[in-house]
Amino acid sequence: MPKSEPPSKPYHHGDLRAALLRNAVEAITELGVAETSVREVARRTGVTHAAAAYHFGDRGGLLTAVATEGYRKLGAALTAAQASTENFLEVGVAYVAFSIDHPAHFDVMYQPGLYHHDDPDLLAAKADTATLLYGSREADDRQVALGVAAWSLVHGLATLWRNENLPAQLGDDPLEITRLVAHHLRVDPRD
Amino acid sequence: MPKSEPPSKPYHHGDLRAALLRNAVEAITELGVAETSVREVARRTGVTHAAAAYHFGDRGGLLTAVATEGYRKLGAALTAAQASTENFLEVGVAYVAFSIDHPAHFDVMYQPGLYHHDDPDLLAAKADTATLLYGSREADDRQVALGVAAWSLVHGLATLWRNENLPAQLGDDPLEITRLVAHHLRVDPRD
DNA sequence: AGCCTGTCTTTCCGATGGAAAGATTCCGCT
DNA sequence: AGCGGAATCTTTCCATCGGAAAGACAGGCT
Repeated sequence: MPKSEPPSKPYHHGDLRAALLRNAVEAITELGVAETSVREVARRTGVTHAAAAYHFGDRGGLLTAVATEGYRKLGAALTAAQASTENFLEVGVAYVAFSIDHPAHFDVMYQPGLYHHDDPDLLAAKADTATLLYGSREADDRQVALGVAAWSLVHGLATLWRNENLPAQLGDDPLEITRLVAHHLRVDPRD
Repeated sequence: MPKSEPPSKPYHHGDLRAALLRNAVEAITELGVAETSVREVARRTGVTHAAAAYHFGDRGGLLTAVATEGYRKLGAALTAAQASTENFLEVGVAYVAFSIDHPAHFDVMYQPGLYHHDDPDLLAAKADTATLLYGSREADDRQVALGVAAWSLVHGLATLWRNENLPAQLGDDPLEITRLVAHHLRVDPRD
């Protein structure tokens, strides 16, 4: 018997879908989203652009897959951070770290105009991550507001950093800047 | 004598550059940046796409103009807000208001991959706005960190709102949400 | 063996961004 | 006046892109 490959090797290529996705992320990292074409991704994978269309439908479908993978990776990173420390702040640092470690995913995720924002898988992954970020639906408004404040802060910081909109005065280590800036977050509003 | 038109009507069209810019913003507002082509903008203006190329060089040049105008409008809005209230928080609200009143500008501004991020005019407008946001270069680190915290918070909030990444629990008025969330910003760190 | 579904290629189309060259209008200079 | 050149816009052309449609091909099922 042929020892069954890990997830069972499908048809011709092996796992074209995964390969295309990987090369898409690679291309976006190198060229940026705007400059990354379906054909370029297909070229890197050694296939025709129609092969990509078969697996993802259209360009939006390909980017939807990237965004979905991004939300999953983000969720995993945040979960890991929460598990490794009891410091609330370090989860925010992990968020910024994600934006730097996975710039392609991050860019695509926050440009819904590029993908199918109503894709079921995408929505599920997004919802999971959202729950991680500002607690479950049971939390009271104040708790949610704090979560949103924290998420907004690190998200804004991450995007502004990527766009070089931050003053050089605070140094060049985004993670340190995050710790510095997050200090201004008040965790216990008493009004 | 023909009463001199406002800023003096130049050559053929009148003021093609301004008209193209206006229609570009309009198109982006309606279709999104990704779906807005140079040709579409030219079409709306009643001109060939090459005419747009003459004034802006390429697509990136057109979007550079949009981003530059965006930074100028943002600067004006923030200045006006600072003048009309002594409440620091309301300036942040004005920032979010800008992102809602001028979605096209806002979108383009924070996607440097789409335009010429080293354009002199762009850089100048961006620097002016930056000065408005976290004070002049003379401020001490703590002051700057607070400015960055505040800007990050409202910027993150604005983008997350636009992408529908905020929990519905806090209502549907982004300005009110801003006030609610900004409460969690500590203005006087004493450590 | 023979069909059938899943996978990928070939081919074609309209639209796009950009380059190049031509036409037209205006403006300064004499 | 009018002439020449610069500014403005159009025409034309090309490579590339996203997408649709139909064909080729492989592996599994009966």
